[in-house]
Amino acid sequence: MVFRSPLDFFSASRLLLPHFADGPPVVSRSRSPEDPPSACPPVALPGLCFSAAQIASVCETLEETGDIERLARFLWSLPVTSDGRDSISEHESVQRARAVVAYHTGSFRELYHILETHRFTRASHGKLQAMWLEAHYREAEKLRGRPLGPVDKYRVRKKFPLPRTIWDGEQKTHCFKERTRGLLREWYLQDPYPNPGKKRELAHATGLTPTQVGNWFKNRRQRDRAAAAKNRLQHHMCQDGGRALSGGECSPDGSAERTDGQTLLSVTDSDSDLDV
DNA sequence: TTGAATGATTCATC
DNA sequence: GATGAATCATTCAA
Repeated sequence: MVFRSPLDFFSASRLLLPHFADGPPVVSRSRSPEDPPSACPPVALPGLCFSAAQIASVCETLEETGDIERLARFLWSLPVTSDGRDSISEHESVQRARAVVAYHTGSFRELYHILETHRFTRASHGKLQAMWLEAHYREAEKLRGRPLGPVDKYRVRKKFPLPRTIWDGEQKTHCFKERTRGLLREWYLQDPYPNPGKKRELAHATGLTPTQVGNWFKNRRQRDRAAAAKNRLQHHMCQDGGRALSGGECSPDGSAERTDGQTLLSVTDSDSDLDV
């Protein structure tokens, strides 16, 4: 039988080697650290040897198929060196596979160690970041004995920031820059319903996408309407029940005041004219 | 821990 | 496809 790749061998090994399917093979694990490093490390079966690239390929394939159990057994079958720094262990696909197995088996300490001590390429970042966060979420949930809410997860993320090995350091901005928001406000005052051409123009001026500009205008209109409605409600309450109120939620003109002194319609003072 | 601000998303309507 | 309404998710200040 000819194995063109370790995967061929691995698939066949399920038929040929019953022990392989039942548990980690001991043949390669039992190698002594004093053994001379082999240029072509044997994998599972003495006499067969595959390159690090081939082994990485198997890891990738098994990871893609989602067969974590087989992936774990395959990793177990790999030879080990005393310091773990060999061409196989150093391969990103192997490290990622080890991380995946650690995650699925709940070995979070091991997962964190792998992620913190190996630099991964950008292509792996998404998956590894998700595992890092999910593992910390699960630990926090277990600790608190209840499911985490969005704010709880935020706290966990703050407490355990992503290691730079799986993160390029780019900050995702939650709020637009002050200059951007100023421009948006200016344009909104002129026209709260910009046409697609204007949206593109504004997107170009602010560095946002047209969708973001559209979202901003939509949110702004919605929130101004809500503020105007609240304003009207308070105005009526002042007129109807205001006589009974001694102190003042209501300003002389009936408009609601925010604690910072701004009126609720701070963006568009004439907003109620637009919306009513 | 909570409330508020804000950007994004979903869904129904036109 | 654009819009409004409702809601979600993230972030921060108190």
